[in-house]
Amino acid sequence: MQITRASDYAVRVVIHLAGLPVGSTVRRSELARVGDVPEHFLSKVLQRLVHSGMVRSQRGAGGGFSLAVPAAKISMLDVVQAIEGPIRMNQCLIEGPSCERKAWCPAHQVWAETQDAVLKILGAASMEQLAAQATPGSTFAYRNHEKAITISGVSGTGRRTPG
Amino acid sequence: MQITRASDYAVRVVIHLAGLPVGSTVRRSELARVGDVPEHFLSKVLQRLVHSGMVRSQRGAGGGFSLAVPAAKISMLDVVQAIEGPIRMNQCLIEGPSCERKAWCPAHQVWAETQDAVLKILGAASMEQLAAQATPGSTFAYRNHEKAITISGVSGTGRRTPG
DNA sequence: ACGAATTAGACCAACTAAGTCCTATTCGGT
DNA sequence: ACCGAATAGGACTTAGTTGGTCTAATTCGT
Repeated sequence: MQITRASDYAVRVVIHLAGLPVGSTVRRSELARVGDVPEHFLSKVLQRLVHSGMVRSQRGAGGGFSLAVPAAKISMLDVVQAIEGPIRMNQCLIEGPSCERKAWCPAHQVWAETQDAVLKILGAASMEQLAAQATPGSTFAYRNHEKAITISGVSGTGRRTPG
Repeated sequence: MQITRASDYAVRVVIHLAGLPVGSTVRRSELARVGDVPEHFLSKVLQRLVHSGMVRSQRGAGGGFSLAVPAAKISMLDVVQAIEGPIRMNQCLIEGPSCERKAWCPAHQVWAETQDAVLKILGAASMEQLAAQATPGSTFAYRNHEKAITISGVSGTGRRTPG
């Protein structure tokens, strides 16, 4: 009953991209740094985002990743589902004749209600909106700067901060 | 991002107990049948419910399980958390200084909002209320009866229906 | 006191999540 | 056109969780 690490990372990264001028390309190492994500692990996360079509990748020297879709068109739900597939609160909520109890089981509708709430909230949070919340008051930009100064020699080989 | 099988089973079983006259004791095999749960697996589920204090167990011949608390006092959230521990939508939502981003990360508050919604919906669904929804119109009672008749010789050794 | 009924809990296999490392591709400079 | 550095892509590894089974301990009725 928890979002995977990959989903969390994906959201961070996409928000960062959404806060940049449209068309900006950012390389993996940079995304890993600002998102506080293990760099190699980020490969897998970005791959899925590319496959989903919301992110575009550019290989070679000077390459990197950029949004393939306007930030306003991407919701947190889109990002999570790009990583994890469709969100199902319980096994009985998959489409089709999955659970013969669903017609009468009183718990079924509570599961459904819970799932709907999650979908609604996540679906309403657009990347554009989130990026706007992040940038104004010395947030992403400031943090990046701070990091670039304070962590110069440490190089993040150790265990990352969870969350 | 899905409730575990054990939680689903636990909810089914507690609803069943909640629909019976107070103090009724039901043995594991019976609970497994009406809940459509693998019987041996149900042991572990019931154990946790007993440890949490909401269910009481009685060993030996004529023993079984009964509610230790009024059904109205037990919510679906209580049951789920008895099985899985506290619900955390994301790692950054655990109490204390878990994630240094939480102060400024725009996604954090969306995760929090989502989790609150889940807690609220699950917390509002009481076992008494759910049991009442189940019993009136030939639901649990009917199903049980139906099963007792139609499945007499089959004995549920095969794979159970998911959900 | 004995034995059947029943729960308690250790045990195991399979799957998934998380992370690491190596390989293939691409671009820019020469 | 070619070389080498930079970059994404994806196979591989490890650790932990989930779902399930089996045996041991306990209790009650006779």
